Amino acid sequence: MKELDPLLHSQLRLAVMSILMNVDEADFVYLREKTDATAGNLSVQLDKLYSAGYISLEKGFAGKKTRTVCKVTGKGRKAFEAYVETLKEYLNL
Amino acid sequence: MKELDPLLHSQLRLAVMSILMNVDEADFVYLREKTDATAGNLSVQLDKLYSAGYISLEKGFAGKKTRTVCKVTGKGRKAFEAYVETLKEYLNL
DNA sequence: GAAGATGGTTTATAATATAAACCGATTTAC
DNA sequence: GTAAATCGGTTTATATTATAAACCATCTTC
Repeated sequence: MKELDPLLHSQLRLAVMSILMNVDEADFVYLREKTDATAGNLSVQLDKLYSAGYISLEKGFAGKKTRTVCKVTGKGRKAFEAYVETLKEYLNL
Repeated sequence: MKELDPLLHSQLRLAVMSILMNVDEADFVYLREKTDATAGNLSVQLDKLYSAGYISLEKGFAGKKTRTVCKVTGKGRKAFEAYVETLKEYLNL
C-alpha cells in the first residue's frame, strides 16, 4: 500500500490545508476559529506546512495589530491532491 | 470542525481496517504482507484496535503454526464509516 | 542437535501532537 | 498616566504515538 504523506496525515494540518484549498487566503485568527485549535498548536503546524513549502506565510499588519496571512502554494496543492488520491484507496471511495 | 477518530487516523490502523472492511477475515501474516508493516508495529496496532473493540482477534493454529485471525466488529465497521464521513468534509469529497 | 525460519510479543526510542507558559504591543478601566 | 486585561502570536515542556529492534517459543532442515 502506498504511504500517506505524513505531513498531511495530521488532523490539524489537514484541516488547515482543506480550508486553504477553498479560499484564496486565510489569516491566523480565522484558521484558529475555524479549526478550534489552540494558538500554540496552530502556530507549530503552520510552521511545518511552511517549512515543507506547502503554504506561504506573510506577517504584516492590519491597522496596528499583527496579521499572519496564509495561502496554499502550488506544491501544497499538488501534495493535497495526491494525498486525497492515496486516501481514496484506503477508504475504497 | 468535527474531530477525526484518532484511533483510525493512523496510517497502519487505517490500512488494516480498510482491508478488514472488504474481506470476511484476514490473518496476521496476510495483513503484514499487504500493509508492509513490521511485525512489531502491526502487533501493537492490532492490540489497539482490539482494545477499542474495533476488531476481534482469534489466536489459533493452522497445522502446527500459530495463526491470528482478525475480523472487524460491528462497532469497528460503524467507526470506520463515521471516520470516512468526517474525512469527506475535510477533503471536500 | 545446531542453525535458520516462522509467527508473533515486549520494550526501547524517535517522532508527533498538544497545551501551557510566555512575549510584545495595544486597548480599556480607573 | 498607569495597572490590568486583550490580542496575536511564539517558544518550550509534556504527553501520546508510531516504529523498529530485540526478544521468545515453536518448528523445520541439515
